Amino acid sequence: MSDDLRGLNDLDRLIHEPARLLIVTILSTAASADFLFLQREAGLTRGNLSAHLSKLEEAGYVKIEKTFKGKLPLTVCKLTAKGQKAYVAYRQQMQSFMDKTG
Amino acid sequence: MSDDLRGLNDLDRLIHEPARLLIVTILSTAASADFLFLQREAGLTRGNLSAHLSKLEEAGYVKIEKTFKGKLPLTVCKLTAKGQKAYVAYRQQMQSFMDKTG
DNA sequence: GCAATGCGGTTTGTATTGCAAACTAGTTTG
DNA sequence: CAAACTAGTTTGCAATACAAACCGCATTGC
Repeated sequence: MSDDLRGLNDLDRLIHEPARLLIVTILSTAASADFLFLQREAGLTRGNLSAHLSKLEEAGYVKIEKTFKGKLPLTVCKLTAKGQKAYVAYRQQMQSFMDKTG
Repeated sequence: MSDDLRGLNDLDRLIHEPARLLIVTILSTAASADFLFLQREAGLTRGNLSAHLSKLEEAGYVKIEKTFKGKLPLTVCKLTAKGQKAYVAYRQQMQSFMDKTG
């Protein structure tokens, strides 16, 4: 076993974080999702979700649009092309690891 | 897509950390490995490897034996049964995630 | 009319991390 | 005996992740 597994060390930490992996995964299949949908689906507290979304936005992985639903704020999130690409790359690296060490 | 992906939130963070995932993976196939072998194989600095091993030992995932090779210190590491179990569980969760979102 | 409650989030506080750089203890080399 | 090497450990610090407190606005109870 001298396979080159060191690729693990290059994993995108932003996506590697489970909560964010979850968020990005959901967004990757949903085209767009509002804050509360994400919260329920991911099982995160509002505070946590907010912080993680900010981080993903900062990285340019998601785009966040704030509008209103009637009179209440509504936050809608989308994966950007960059985010999609990073997600695909992450999956590919992780699957490659799983395959090599199966 | 309303699959239950929230399992990700229960991932064992100790193993999820890439450096440690690498270490544990190597140990899982090597039966036993000395410090320098691990360092080379995992591509970690000595400081980092030392810190991660301590953490894994604290958790009872690896057993560390300090002996001598001639007159030089030699640190030998093994995965414990507990560590092996945690590793298998981690892989299973991660693979399950990959499969569900393939 | 106005306190209390609820909604949709954001900010703050804190304890934990992961890493690099400095350090230690002993050994060999010049 | 001084300098350099081996095999690690400890330290310092910036960056996390999470919970809890907070915020502005809207509605409800009285």
